[in-house]
Amino acid sequence: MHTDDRATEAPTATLARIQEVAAELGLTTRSIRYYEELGLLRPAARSEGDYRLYDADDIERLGYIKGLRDDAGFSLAEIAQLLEDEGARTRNRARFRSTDDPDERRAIVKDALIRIDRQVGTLRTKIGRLEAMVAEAEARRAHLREHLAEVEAAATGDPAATASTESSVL
Amino acid sequence: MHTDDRATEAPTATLARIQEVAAELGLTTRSIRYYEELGLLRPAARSEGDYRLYDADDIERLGYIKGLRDDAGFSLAEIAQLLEDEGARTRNRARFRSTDDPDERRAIVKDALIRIDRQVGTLRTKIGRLEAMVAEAEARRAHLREHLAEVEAAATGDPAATASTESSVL
DNA sequence: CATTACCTTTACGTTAACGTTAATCTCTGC
DNA sequence: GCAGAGATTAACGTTAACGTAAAGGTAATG
Repeated sequence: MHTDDRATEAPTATLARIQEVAAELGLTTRSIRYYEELGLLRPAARSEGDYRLYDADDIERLGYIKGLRDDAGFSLAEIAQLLEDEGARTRNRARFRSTDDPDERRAIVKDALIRIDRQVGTLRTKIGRLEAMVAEAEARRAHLREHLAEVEAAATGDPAATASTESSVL
Repeated sequence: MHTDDRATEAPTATLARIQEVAAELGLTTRSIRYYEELGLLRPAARSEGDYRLYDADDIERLGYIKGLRDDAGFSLAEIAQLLEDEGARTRNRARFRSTDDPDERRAIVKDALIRIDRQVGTLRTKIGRLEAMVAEAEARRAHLREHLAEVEAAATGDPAATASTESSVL
């Protein structure tokens, strides 16, 4: 048995301390520790003096969390749920392989399907709402460009009339 | 002159009180009052005894706010910004029409374009992140359905087929 | 070896987005 | 005309997601 699951005994697996990770991802050390407190991630290791040490997987996971939070607008509770579902899937796979009972296997798979469908539904609703907003915005944008063309024609009708025509906002 | 901007002197413009609106939209009265406190909307009118009275437009706007909050995951501050931009556009149109100066008109339109582009960028980033998640989920879903077919064949077909699914891919 | 920068845990402070309660007023039905 | 349901403002309570400060331990450097 070995105590380390991740680094396969590599010489120096490029472990970073919390401040470095925070700076790289645009997070604060407080946030990272808070995420750990919520169970969203555990650092790959601790140094002799109990410093948190993060590996590349940790950093990627933290970036994923930040993306979900900032870009997708999920709450940390929702993110925890998503990550937990990920873990549940892994465990379900183990359960699946550990049984021979067809009914039980069927139940496991169907349960997984239901969860995924529910999750996809939530995401699609969110996407639909956002796309509607984009469509509205782009319609207005097209309208504005039309107007801009008119206005610029008026402004540049006489080349010497108006000041600067630095219009490349297309 | 008339004191009401919205209902064009209709007999009874179907105005609803706060509890009815809240129930219809799945909000609480507290939330609705809070949104008003933040300046997200003002009820169309007040009754004699100062009850808030909402018309169809108000309800639609509230539903829009709820959608942005729940489905799109925007904060109320962001929603306020979006709605304010909407108002700013309306006012800009007025400003646009109220001037003849081509430079001023051009400035107004270009400013509007920049705002819209920025907004669309934010939305698209969000959408991209969500779509990546959907794609992942659907890939897993497809994989699971495949498995389900196998398992169902084992469960409902002949019991002897059970052994054949044991070495499946997962 | 002492300074300095970074880390640790603990704990209290802060803001957003409401929930809840209190005291008071308004409308509706009998 | 009054009981009870529902509305009002005002104020305090709560949870999430951190910020910030205190009281220390640790690692690199002159």
